[in-house]
Amino acid sequence: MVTLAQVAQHAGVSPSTVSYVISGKRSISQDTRLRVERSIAELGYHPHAGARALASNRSHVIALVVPLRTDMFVPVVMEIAIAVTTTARRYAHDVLLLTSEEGPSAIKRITNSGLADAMILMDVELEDERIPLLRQTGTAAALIGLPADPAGLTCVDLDFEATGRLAADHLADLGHREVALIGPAESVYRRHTGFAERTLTGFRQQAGVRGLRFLHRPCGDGHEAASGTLSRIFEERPGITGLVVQNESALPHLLGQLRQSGRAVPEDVSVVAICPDDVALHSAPRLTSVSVPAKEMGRRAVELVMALAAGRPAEELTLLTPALTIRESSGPGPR
Amino acid sequence: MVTLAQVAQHAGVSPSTVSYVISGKRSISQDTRLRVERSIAELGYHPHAGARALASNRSHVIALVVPLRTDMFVPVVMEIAIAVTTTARRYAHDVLLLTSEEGPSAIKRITNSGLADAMILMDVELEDERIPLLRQTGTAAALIGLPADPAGLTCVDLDFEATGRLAADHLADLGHREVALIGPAESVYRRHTGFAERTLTGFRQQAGVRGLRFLHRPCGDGHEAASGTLSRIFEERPGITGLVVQNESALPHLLGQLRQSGRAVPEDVSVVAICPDDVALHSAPRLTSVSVPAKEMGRRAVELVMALAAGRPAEELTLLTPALTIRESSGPGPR
DNA sequence: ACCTACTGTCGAAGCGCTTCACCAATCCTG
DNA sequence: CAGGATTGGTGAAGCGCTTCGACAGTAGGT
Repeated sequence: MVTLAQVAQHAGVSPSTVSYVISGKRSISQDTRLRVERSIAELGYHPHAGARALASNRSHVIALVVPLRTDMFVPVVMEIAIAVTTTARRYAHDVLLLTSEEGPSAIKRITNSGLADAMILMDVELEDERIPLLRQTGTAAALIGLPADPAGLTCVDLDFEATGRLAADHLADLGHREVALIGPAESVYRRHTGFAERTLTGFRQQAGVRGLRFLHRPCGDGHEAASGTLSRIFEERPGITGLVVQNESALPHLLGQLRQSGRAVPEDVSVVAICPDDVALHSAPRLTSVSVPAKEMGRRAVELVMALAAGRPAEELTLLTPALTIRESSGPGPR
Repeated sequence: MVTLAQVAQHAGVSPSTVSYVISGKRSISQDTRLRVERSIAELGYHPHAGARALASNRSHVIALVVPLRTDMFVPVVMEIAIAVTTTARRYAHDVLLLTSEEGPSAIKRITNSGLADAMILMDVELEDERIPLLRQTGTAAALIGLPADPAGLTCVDLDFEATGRLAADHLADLGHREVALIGPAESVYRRHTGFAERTLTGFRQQAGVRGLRFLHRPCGDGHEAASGTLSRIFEERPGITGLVVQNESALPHLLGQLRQSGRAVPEDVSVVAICPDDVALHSAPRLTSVSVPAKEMGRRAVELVMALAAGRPAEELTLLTPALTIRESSGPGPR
């Protein structure tokens, strides 16, 4: 293993100089910097992470807590996780993967052991038991998702209320009068995971403003749940011509079921999905959708948390503005 | 921050004693052990990861390299990742998440910096450029997937050849005579990611043995690709009554298309999927499937890598035996 | 009874790095 | 051109832990 001392010797300078070249915390003459850098490359030197963490009290690691429960759409979780690690690398940081299985104690363990400088939490619940701990330990942390009381925390999320409003507006604009919101599984609402409820709130509000008659139904995963939900909706409200779907895994089943039951999209029913773009693009017809900006959320979370870890202040609430892309699944309403 | 020295003082012993209590590397009297353990709990002590890594040369971290390219089914990747982290925790280890973006240099960086004691690589290609590095540095590593030459490496994978044979056998047993294998996107075959080719090999072999006439077609993601592939298959071979599908994301579209084109499953066409169980269960009809044991793979990889890191020898090749579960999508063939 | 062996504990060295205090040389600035 | 800044470099302390060797004290074998 190559050590800093060896690099120093090879470059003919003192260890501290090498350290300063690497960290950039002091000005170093062009000349010696080059010499040191050449030695580093030549010897293939990489600083020992543990030693560095011990001496500097910073590990250059961000902990990412991913949900175990899979009522968040798994590909979105993965996309965020990947965005987090690639962004972290741009800050010369690595990512430690934790699951919510370990619970709140994981937070204590990580902060106390100095394993990570900062944390990013996904799958935040409205009354998340980890939040008091975060507040009290003053850990540099960003939440992806919104708890009930985000004061003093740093949160990133899509503005789901605006998303709901946007979807309602789009259907209203097209002339639809009766619409339905198909959400995630009921368990998600019961666990108060925020995003589902916020979409509903925004949707309900704007539906009111625009005079839309509307229905809201949760929908489980799988084909059966999807087709059951769908037929019950049309049974109850045969006049429905607009559907907003916030449930990625039900989407293909829902579309298949519509096709099979003889309702053409968009001629008979318009569909607006809340999903990642690639899901919208891989459906038939291609879906008008409000995209879930997973990459952006991951990236922002890292940026915020890096600011916090560096002692800089960070925006408390980052609500990403939703964007609706009109594709082939939505068209003019009745008449 | 609580240090080992503080624990020692609190318990009235020397620091080294505390260390030995924690590591169990020397025998400690019942009496002092209890006293120390109580102090640890009382002070909420967690060893400083960096200091420990520096002194002991072991970081208690496993690096997990996940694919960036998403031609592996994302939920499977995620499930493996989660299985890896939960299993790692049982060995008191944490998991560092890397993406294949950084390429082979990541391996050097991690091993040289002592950030991780071992690595688990997913998305291994037949001629993976990281493998020489692994061999040469002697890194404790496990591969999930099979390279062209696994000699001297530690690999875990589903036995895809057996999987192909199993699927062929099942259809043959049911009396089908003409069948098709619908695989992942063509790009996957071109990149030689092993698993697709191995399934094909096993399927072809057993189809030969059982006298099945068969066709093989890759299939892209999305509805269009799926329905296109399907109609071309039936155009070319109208007599086909059995389908093996190794493409999770095409599955719902394929099934929808079959339904729509008036082919009943399993009355007209039998479908055998190679996919995780929950995908099979969430389809309609529930699919006869060979399950991809993601959890098991993650778990095994950790166990193997922990053995290697501890200097114990490890199985070079772990091929998990596939299991076919008969559900509702496969039935008797023609006649 | 003596020597050996083992058990339980301690002290201290040292892992590889960062950073503080210090120094020498150069640079302005009035 | 004196005096204070500024720049570029060094030496050494010390971060919190593990681990080696030492050392009492007790046990076991003969």
